[in-house]
Amino acid sequence: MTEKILLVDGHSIINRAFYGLPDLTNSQGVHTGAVYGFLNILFRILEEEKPEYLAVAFDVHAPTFRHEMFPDYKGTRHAMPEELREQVPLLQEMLQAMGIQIVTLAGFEADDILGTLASQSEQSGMDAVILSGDRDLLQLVTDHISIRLPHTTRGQTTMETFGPAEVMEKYQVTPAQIVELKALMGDSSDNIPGLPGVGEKTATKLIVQYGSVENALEHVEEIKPNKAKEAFLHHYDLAVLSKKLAAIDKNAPVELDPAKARLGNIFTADAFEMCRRLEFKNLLTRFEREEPEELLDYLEYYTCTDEEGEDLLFEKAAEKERVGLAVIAGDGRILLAALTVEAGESYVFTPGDPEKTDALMKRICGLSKKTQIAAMDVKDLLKHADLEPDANVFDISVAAYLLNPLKSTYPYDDIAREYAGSMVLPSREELIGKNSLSALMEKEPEKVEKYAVCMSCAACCTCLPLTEALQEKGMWKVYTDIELPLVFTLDSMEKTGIRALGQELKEYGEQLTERIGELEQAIWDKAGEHFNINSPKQLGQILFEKLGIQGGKKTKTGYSTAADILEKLAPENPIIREILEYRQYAKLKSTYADGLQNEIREDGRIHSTFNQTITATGRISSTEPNLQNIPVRMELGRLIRKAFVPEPGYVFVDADYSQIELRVLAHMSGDENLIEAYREAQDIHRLTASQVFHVPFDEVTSLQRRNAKAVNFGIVYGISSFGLSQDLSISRSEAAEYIEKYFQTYPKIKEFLDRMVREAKEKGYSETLFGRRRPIPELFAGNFMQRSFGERVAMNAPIQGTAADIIKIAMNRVCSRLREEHLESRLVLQVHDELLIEAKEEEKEQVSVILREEMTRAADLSVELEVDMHTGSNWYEAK
DNA sequence: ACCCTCACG
DNA sequence: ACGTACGTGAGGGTC
Repeated sequence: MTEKILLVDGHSIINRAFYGLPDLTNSQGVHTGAVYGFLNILFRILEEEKPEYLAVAFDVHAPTFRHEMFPDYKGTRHAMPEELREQVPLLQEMLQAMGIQIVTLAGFEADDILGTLASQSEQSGMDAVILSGDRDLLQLVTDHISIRLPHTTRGQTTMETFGPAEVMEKYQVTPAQIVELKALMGDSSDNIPGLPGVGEKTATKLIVQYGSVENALEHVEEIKPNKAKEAFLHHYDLAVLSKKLAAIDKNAPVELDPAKARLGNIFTADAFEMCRRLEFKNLLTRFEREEPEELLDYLEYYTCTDEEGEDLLFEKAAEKERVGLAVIAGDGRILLAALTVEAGESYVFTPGDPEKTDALMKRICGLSKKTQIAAMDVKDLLKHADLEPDANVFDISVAAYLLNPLKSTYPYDDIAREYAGSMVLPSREELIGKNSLSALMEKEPEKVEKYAVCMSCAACCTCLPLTEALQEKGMWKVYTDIELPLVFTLDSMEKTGIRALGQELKEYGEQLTERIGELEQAIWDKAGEHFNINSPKQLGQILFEKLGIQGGKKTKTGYSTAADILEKLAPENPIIREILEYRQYAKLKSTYADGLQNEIREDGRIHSTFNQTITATGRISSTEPNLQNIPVRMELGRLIRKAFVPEPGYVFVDADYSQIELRVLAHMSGDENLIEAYREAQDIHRLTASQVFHVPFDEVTSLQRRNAKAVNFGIVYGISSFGLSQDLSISRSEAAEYIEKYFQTYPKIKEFLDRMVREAKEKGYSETLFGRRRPIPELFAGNFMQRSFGERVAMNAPIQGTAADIIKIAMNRVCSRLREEHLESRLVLQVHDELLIEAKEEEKEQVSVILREEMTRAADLSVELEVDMHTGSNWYEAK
């Protein structure tokens, strides 16, 4: 049996672990997530590969021979945020504790160490497996050397295996020729130059054809894309240099010491101690001295049955600073509740009849006057307990969201592992699976009890660490002043809902159906056959194959039939107009006319859910149904808003911020020109056009205004000439000119955007005016597209996020004033820069004043926050 | 489950 | 050369 050595690219794998996993911190505030992730990946591959030898290579922070050859060389590990950097020594200490060999070598990169050791192992008759996240290592692959690349999707890590066949299949060249590819195409993440004008496509073609850079030069006259030929003739030296830079040195001055690399028992006492210190409690189970009993202690609970016991418990709870609470409801009633006074001491209530349920909830509300009540989801709790907005509560999910808004969900087990010293809890999936809670309550109530205890326990134990983390990161004010009050505001909006007229929607839908039928027939006639117009696949085939319309492929799966593509083909092809119209009608019918009818409840109102923990920027989102995307831009769609009406005796008062994001930009950048523009102008886009194109304000053409408007939007999105050119259907160079002129006019905006990117790269996240953070891991990606995306995000997130902060503040204030002034009017919707109030007739004037006041003074910026207001007897009129 | 398309800010 | 504007959610089709 051939022996096997596993060679690990230390920096590359810890990088992967850092960006693929949440940023864990232990109770001492030490960042540990990347170490934890690294160890998990390591254990996984050890189980899969079962090697006899193991060594981990690290880069040392020193210039390498490549820097001597080429001073601009960046190497692969240039950017590393502090939270990651400090984990490297921690990982090395852990590996040492496990008796694993660490190899470093000044003047060389880890790649060279790995290449050298792999090659030596191969010569001594061993198989080598290299674990790395770096595709450059693929050049090392042979029959006895394979590469494993970890790949994380949705939290699940899989490891792709590359042998010679896989490399050939994926890159069409042999492993050894990977270097040739890189010599031609370069590598922007290393700053390896490559040939100008030659990318992956051309490089692959040339290497497949000629085998090597040198041989390609010999046949230079035959080289086809003329650009590549020219590049070869004039910049051949660049390719030669790049090849040297890209080639991994297999003869580095390092030697494999089989005695040191031989894999012994890695679960040593030292490693155990270190896992304990870093609080990797679920890794401890891998050691022989595992303590599963102790680990599950904190889920112990008592069942509260008699009133006496309940009295005692609430007395005890009242003495605590904080308790955890979970309420489980199903079929509209409370099934059970769990209260945790401290880890390992929880109580479960199964109140049964409504009276007892009511009494229990009253007690809980009473408790919240003094003791802090922590719950995974306070808005959900409010659906069952009548807590006042000044109650002492803590929302675990909202806190976890603020600390990392990039996750899609915030399950209690993840939060407990992250913030309660690696507390390990069974997941909802493990306990409940796909059962409904009320069904499981009948069959196996213990499981539901345990589930509730898990949540109350997690809430109880993570409350303080989350508080400290928020304070440490300067987000405590965002949490207490904005997000926590917002929980109550959103709850009230959800409970109120918005009245909608089913009959109106039905009639609207019927009109659409009629027109859809006509269009469908017309399209089929022109196509010469019946087909499903809603199917992009069938539609693409009909248009671009059967009818032979020139348009071309765009998507991965086939032809693009998106509106902006079809729009360009419409002038010559009447069928396209009809398809676009059909699409529009079909959308209105299915999503709005039919979709909204189904959402109207018994009370004649639609109760959307406003989610506070979804977006990366701090905006809220609306689901089931989404009431933040009701049509408005096209008249036909806009008519749907006539079905949204206030109840009799009420009117709608609608208020929206005028260009809030541009005003935020003016303030944050401090650009006097833009600030001044806002002080004078009624029409900012016209003024922008006038200044950018150097024409008098009154002589700005509508085209100039339109262009200026698009640039203003583009700036907010993180401008790129390509994006702007797409939007305006102009050439890229024209778009670049507009941007250039814009920056000349507003120089501080350019400085501001540059600063946002620079600071985000230094810190790893961007920040709003109020301190809300958005991590941007893409900024550190090797891939150009991903990195560019990160840069645009770094420009956009502070602006979009600050605007989101501002309207949230306004919502809270509007809501509390309506309450404090004992008005019956109520906030019903928020659409990012717009608030809609269902106002009692008699309160209309007062409500308008409140809305304007609170929205305007929500933030004190160097430009006014202007608000446009309208009233009406339906949403259409009030807009 | 994933893609495409399209509605909104 | 890379094949994009930023942030969302829903419906229909396809595999």
